[in-house]
Amino acid sequence: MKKERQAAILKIIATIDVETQNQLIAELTKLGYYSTQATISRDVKDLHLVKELTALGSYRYVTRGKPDILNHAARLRTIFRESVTSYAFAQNIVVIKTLPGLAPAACSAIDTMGIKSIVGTIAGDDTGFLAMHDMDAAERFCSEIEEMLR
Amino acid sequence: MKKERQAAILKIIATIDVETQNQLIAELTKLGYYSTQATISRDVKDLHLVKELTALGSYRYVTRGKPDILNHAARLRTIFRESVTSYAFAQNIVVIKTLPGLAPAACSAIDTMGIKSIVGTIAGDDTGFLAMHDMDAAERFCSEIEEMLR
DNA sequence: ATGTAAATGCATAAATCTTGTATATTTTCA
DNA sequence: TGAAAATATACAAGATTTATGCATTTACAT
Repeated sequence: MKKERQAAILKIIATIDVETQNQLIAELTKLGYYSTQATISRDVKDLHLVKELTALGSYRYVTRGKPDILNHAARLRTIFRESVTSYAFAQNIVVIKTLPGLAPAACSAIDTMGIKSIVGTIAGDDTGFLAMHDMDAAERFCSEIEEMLR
Repeated sequence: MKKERQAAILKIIATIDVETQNQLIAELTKLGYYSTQATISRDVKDLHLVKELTALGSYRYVTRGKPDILNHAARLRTIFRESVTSYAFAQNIVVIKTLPGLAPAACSAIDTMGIKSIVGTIAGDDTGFLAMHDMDAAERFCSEIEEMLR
């Protein structure tokens, strides 16, 4: 049920501008999916939808970036989560371990996230080094990683 | 019977994401193994499988404590899906386009799949070339890609 | 063939996930 | 800023998924 409904939500917001969660409920009802605002709120979270202000001053829910399937950022996040197996930091260096051959992917994903406190990344086969501005930044970024992998 | 079935289970979860024991029963049935949820539950215990939340919000069974290489395949598949944006072939070469910087990841994933008809792969930033044995293989692999991305 | 232990199915208990209701929190906009 | 609208969350109920006790079957050594 959940999977199906969430797929329907993606289709709906790809087709029409949806301003509120209640409107989404209405559209879902037309398709035979009955649910409540609480559920929609959770779906919005699961799907990483964002409510954006249009040029016309109204609002609409969109998948971050493109009106398409999983957007770029979310994809990177997925790739990052799937490739990283562990991480740690020492001084201002964060070290990530990945599945074989995927450190470049993980580092590339990180690069694209545009995180200011990262000075640079370098990837071997299954290990990546992230040079952070300082130890504080390293620690904070490790927390972020923990968050992302959760 | 048990040994064989459990081996099949390992192969299945290494290949595709399995969300529930019932789905596992369905997959086993396709392979000619008939059993019930109770049996699967015991197999899951025997094999020390764990049900984990994936990056995409769904669930899947993975091996834990066992040779991890087995469940890498499913993760690679996910990574492949998320990174590839388009693909095509000409003669015996398959060309895949990916998100920026992720061609190495995609090619690495492909390499690890151990597909016989692939002679080799090379990755730029967002483009990968796969040298296939012949055009037939190229065409067939493109079909497989289509399948994977679906 | 027969006894014994492992394997399995059925029924159901236990655990986990999903959802709705009520309510708190945040956001919008006059 | 404050009221109304919109969204998020705590909690409990409901639904789904998984685990297990018990009876039966199967495999196998004798």
